[in-house]
Amino acid sequence: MELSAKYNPSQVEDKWYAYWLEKKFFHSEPDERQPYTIVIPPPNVTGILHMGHVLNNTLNDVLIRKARMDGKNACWVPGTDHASIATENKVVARLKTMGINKTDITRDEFLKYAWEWKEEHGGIILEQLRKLGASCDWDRTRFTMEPALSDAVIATFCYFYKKGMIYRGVRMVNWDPVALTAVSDDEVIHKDTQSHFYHLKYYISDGQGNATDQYLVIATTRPETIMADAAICVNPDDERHHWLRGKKVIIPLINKEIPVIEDDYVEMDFGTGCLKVTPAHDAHDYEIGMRHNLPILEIIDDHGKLNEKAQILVGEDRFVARKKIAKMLEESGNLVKIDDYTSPIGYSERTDAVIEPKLSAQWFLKMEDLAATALDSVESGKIKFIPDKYRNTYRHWMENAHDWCISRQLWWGQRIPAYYLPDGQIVVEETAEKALEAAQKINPAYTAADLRQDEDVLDTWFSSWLWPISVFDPERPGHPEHEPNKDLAYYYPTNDLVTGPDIIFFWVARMIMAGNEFMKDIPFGNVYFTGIVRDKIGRKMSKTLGNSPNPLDLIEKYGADAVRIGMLLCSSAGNDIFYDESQVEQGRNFCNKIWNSYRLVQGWKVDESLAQSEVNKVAVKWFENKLSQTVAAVEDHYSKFRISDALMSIYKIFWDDYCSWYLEAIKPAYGEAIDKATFDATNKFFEALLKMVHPIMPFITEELWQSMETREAGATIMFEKTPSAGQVDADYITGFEMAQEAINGIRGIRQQKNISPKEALELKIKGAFPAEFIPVVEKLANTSSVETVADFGEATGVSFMVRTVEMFVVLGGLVNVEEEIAKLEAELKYQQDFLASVRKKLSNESFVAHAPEKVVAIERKKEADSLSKIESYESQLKALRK
RNA sequence: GGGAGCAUAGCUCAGUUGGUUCAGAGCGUCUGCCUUACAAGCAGAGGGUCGGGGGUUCGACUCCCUCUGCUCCCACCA
Repeated sequence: MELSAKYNPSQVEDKWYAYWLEKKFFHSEPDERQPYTIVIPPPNVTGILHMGHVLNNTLNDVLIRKARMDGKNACWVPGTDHASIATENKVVARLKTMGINKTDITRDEFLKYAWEWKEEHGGIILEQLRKLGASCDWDRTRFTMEPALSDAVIATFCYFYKKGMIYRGVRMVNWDPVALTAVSDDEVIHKDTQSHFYHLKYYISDGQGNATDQYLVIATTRPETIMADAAICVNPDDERHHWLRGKKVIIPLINKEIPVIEDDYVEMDFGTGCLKVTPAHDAHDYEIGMRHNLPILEIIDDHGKLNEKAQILVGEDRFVARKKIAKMLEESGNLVKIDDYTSPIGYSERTDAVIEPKLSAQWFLKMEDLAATALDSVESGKIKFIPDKYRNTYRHWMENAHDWCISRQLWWGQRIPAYYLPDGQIVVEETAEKALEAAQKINPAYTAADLRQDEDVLDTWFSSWLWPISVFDPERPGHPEHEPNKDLAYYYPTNDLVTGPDIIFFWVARMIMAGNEFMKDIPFGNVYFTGIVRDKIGRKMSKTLGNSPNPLDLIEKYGADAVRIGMLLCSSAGNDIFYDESQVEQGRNFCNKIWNSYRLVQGWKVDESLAQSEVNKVAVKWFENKLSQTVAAVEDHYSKFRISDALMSIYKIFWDDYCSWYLEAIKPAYGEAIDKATFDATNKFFEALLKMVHPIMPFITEELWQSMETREAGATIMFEKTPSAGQVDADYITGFEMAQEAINGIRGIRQQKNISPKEALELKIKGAFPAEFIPVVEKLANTSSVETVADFGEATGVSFMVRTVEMFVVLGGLVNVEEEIAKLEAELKYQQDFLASVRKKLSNESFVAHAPEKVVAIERKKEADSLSKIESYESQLKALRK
């Protein structure tokens, strides 16, 4: 078969992926083998593939393919996440383009549109993952909102409710005025934001509600909330403000009288030491309000606009109102000054809207016990984090975990199974029928019509945290009495989780909680945290910056294997990835190198009658050893999740050792044949290399493995065993290295003296050069003769050292004696200095007394080697100066 | 404000309990080659006083202190 000079991935990838699918190679069923399980971090159902996914899923695929070749029953469960806020936003946006407002349609109608959207757009990302080569068990694809998994979520809610761990309460929550829902603390991002510090005069009341001449000054960043002030608060120890005790003050513009109170919360040296207390619109003020029984007046509505209770500026957006009220206060003489001020402001992770602290009734899950157990899972080492540093982050969060606000004011998601009865009681049951039964136990007269289900849905993470359990057996969460089914019993706990550190609390921690609660066991053994993919100048990839390439375009252009390499090359665990297309090019080049190395060997003619040459014998034996050595190194790297190091080891043995050294050493002269023994060994090596590369580059390796010889029907490299490391003869490798150094030395001289590689050179060796490797030198350095001598005699040439062996290339008139002398003198000087430093060390009694014998012996060896080199340089100099 | 981490070649990073001629790798750069597997290639070369300072030690890229510069996480000073 004639092969093109370049590897063409597009012809190869779809073919083999279809083959793998058709043969169900990715599918796993429980059997007697050891399981190796990964659950995919479910991407948003409406998401499209970005570089972060590429990184994550490449790593996952490398691990799963490696495990498969190690003989484990590898199962990678794919799926998607319903992502309630993100998806609902998209559906709302789409409805808008259709001229429909969410508020104008019913919940059921909305959900119909949402499911339509999901059917159209959902799962696109899973299709895209196939292009990357992801070997997911597609038969097991799950969706967090599919009926069985939704049931699991509902059951979980009921379980915790009945355990007394879920409660409903009015709390100050983080309100997203764009998404119109509460979000959890973790979904709020604090960003330093430029704003202003408004200093306002509040006049003291005369007791009849009239302002006196006296006033105090408060400092606030939110003047638009003054109408909701319930008090002015000062620190009880602040003597400056003692005169205010028992006084009342008048809120500007609306002339409302409020008391002055005292609370330790107020910092004396911040602002003016007087704090306006607005219990409805600030979390701390709410706490103060609770302590002092202050009335709560809400003047901002769900959309972030002032309502009629504000009395003024009704209907204005909070930020517009801020500017307008500042002007009004200025006109009324209440504005003292405005300072520039930068302070951390909370933004919604999803919509980037400024979070409005808002009182509302929400559902909460108690975290204390769950967090304590989950902390122990990691502290005890049962779960390992890679890199380890994230344990600190994890511990800190777990020790300070707040109760989890699990309700969301959305429609897309699992609806909270709480039913309100006319008498105000609440029943929580998995179904409406059961709820009715429960209600009738309270009052037999109740009918279904009397039950009003809670309008809210559950936080998406409240379903994601069950993922490692629910993908296998959705009946288990919330039902401890339900025996795990066969899948769950076999695949749980999963082995490794690959994810980003940004969701360590959202997801990782909570999966650990759910695992401990429902399985009494951890959900995974190792968590590998990837970095964030950034562009080459360190910016996060984002749509708005337009610096994120479309992975599918890259795959199209360079091939999936190249894209995978490109991601892995720069990805040590936990470090951010600085992506640059040149890395993908490097991956493509590597594919091409592999391809061409195959093309070379495949074109050779084999002559069975030919005896194996010495060079070939040496090369084969050396590469056997080198391969074993590398296999061991690669295994070690994998065991430590050092994937990019594993890749680099493989890359180097393929490119440098196999292509540049081994193949060059055994390559027959043009038109000549190769002996059978070497040819067979070469194919064996190549196959072993393909297997090593396969987890990283699945497509090209399958293509070449299939091309090497006629395989049985249904064969695949996917299930071939990972090469195992044999004994390594380190001395043999060292001997070959000396040959390499000799060859490099001669090539260097050729380069310097501008001598063509075609011109054979005469080489003399003085010292203990291992004779076995001389044929390699002869072939690769192109020597006409190699002679081991006692001294170099009268010949002129250039010498160099290979360790302690002197090499001498005869060059005749090409030598510039002055130059050589200068070079040798420099080397001699260096060596003398080196010897001096070694001797200084050795004459240090303290060193000889304290350092381990081994270290001292090494120093003595250095001394001896150095002496021998000096001697050699001196004799060469002497010869040259003659 | 609290906590964590990082700083090694032009770039991205290794350097595993302090000790081999240990200062490395890949990429990039420079030089010479279109040598019949591959110019997406081959062969060679240069490049860092391991962020600054101090300390411990026979010995420090490695351990301690400090300074500087960056990054991330957490956080209710209005």
